[in-house]
This record gives sequence, structure tokens and C-alpha cells, in this order.
Amino acid sequence: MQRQTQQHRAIRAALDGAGRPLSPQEILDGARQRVRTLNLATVYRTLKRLVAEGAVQPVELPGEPPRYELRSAAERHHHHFRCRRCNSVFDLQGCVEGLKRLVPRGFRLRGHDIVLYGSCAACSSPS
Amino acid sequence: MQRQTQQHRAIRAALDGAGRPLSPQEILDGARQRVRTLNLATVYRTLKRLVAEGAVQPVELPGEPPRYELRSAAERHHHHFRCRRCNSVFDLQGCVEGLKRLVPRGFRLRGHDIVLYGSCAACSSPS
DNA sequence: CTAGTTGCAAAGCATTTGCCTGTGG
DNA sequence: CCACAGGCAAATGCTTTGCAACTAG
Repeated sequence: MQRQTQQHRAIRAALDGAGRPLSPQEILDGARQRVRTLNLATVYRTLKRLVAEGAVQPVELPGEPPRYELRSAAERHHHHFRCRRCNSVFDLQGCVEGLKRLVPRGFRLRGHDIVLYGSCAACSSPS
Repeated sequence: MQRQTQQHRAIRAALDGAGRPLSPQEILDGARQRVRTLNLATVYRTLKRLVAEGAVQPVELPGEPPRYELRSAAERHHHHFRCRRCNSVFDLQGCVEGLKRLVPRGFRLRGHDIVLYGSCAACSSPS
């Protein structure tokens, strides 16, 4: 059964407030503003439970540790953009067509991941 | 400068003989048949050099540890297909258009990864 | 109350690095 | 020769786990 602890709430709040996939460390940083004593281990344990119960969705990019986002923000089919400067990951809407063309004869296509790389708005603007 | 050590040769041979992307541990296992004393650290160091000089290409799929393949097998821009049944990874030729449409205003697009999932020819055919 | 949660520290793993020995050219 | 490469072990960095203390219900 799921207890309503302040840590638990702080972690959900951090994910909710971000609006983009966060790493466990980023979640810790965000959630600590509400619960000073929050521990990284607790973040991992809580994430595990949230993922198991479907409230949170892991976002895995090639060659990188997993990030996490609220399921509500990931309800629809979407992909991700990673900024090579600040390393943040952003949700993208929409998708592309023509993926079937890439599949060799005899293969059955069931799903796909698309990750775009570049620099985000903040990092692109000459501040 | 690149020395022609037996370890170096054994690692290249292992990659060459496999014909598919290998994990560092798989490379160690394969190359040890030629050089018994070969060390995992050496595999990592050698891979790093081979990647740096462009002889080897890392293959990173979401949520999985990196694998490595000889560049000759990955010459052109390409993407990957991972079979969810046998877990094999296949090279795909070609690419898709319309990726720019996904990018939010102000973002700069520099590159992308596409991974398709499904079942390969062997796993799709009712054997 | 009391079972589920948390904090802390230690344990795990995969990968990297320091350092001294070995060897290719 | 001798600088680069390799072996070994210790050091990382990220994630998980053991355990005693704590707290939500």
C-alpha cells in the first residue's frame, strides 16, 4: 500500500513542476526545496514504486542514465530532444512518417524511438 | 601513435569475427582466446582509442550498455533495428525526413538517433 | 500500535585511472 | 633504448541494499 509521505509528495511535485524528464539527481535537487533531509536513495526507491504503479515513465536515451517524467506528460506518443550544451531533455510533440520504409523485408515493425540532438532555445540564444 | 600489440590485434579480430555489435565483456571473452592475459581495462582503453581514431563505432541503444562494431560495417549514416525476441541489433539504411518539424521554435537541430523495434525476419517467420 | 518509509552508510557493478612493469619499433 | 601499452588493483560514479529509527494511517 502507498503511504502519503512528504518525501513522496515532494518528488511528485518536482516532476510535476519541471515539465520535462528529470534525472534522479535533478529530482533530488528540486524536491529538497520542500524536504531538506531528502536522500538520493529515497528518490530511487520512490521512482521505482512510481514507475511500477504507472504514475511515472522512465525516459531512456542512448548512452545516458535514465530520466523520469510524469505519465500525464507522456500520455501521448512523443519523442525527445537533448540539448548538447546543458544536457537537458525536452518533450517533443508529433512524429514522423516513412519509418516503415527503413525496415528490411520480412521484418515486423512494432515501435520506435526518436531522439533529436542540438541546442535548446536557452542555449541557442546569445546571452 | 598506434602500436601493433597482440592485445590490440586480438580485440580487432574479435570485433571483426563477430559481425555484430559486441559489449566490452563479449569482446574480452572473444579476444582472450588469442591473448589469455588480456584484461578488461585494456579492452576499454583500446576501444576508446579505436573509437577516437574512427576505426570502431559505438552503438548506443536506449537503456542498454554500449556495444561496439567496426566502422567498416557502419560506414554511412544509419540507424538500428532491435528485435524484441532475439535482442539482436541490425543496421538499417536510409533515413527519414521531416525531423525539423518536431523541433520547437528557437531550438537548433544538429543530429538524431532513430531506433526501430519489432521482430526480425528470422523471428517473424513461423519456423 | 506497527508495517511501510526514510536516512545513512556500505555494498554492488560497470567503467576509469594510477602506477609500475613489459614490449614494440 | 624508452615511450607507449598492458596488468593489476584501487578509485570512480551511479544505483541498490541492510538496518535501525521514524511516521503515516
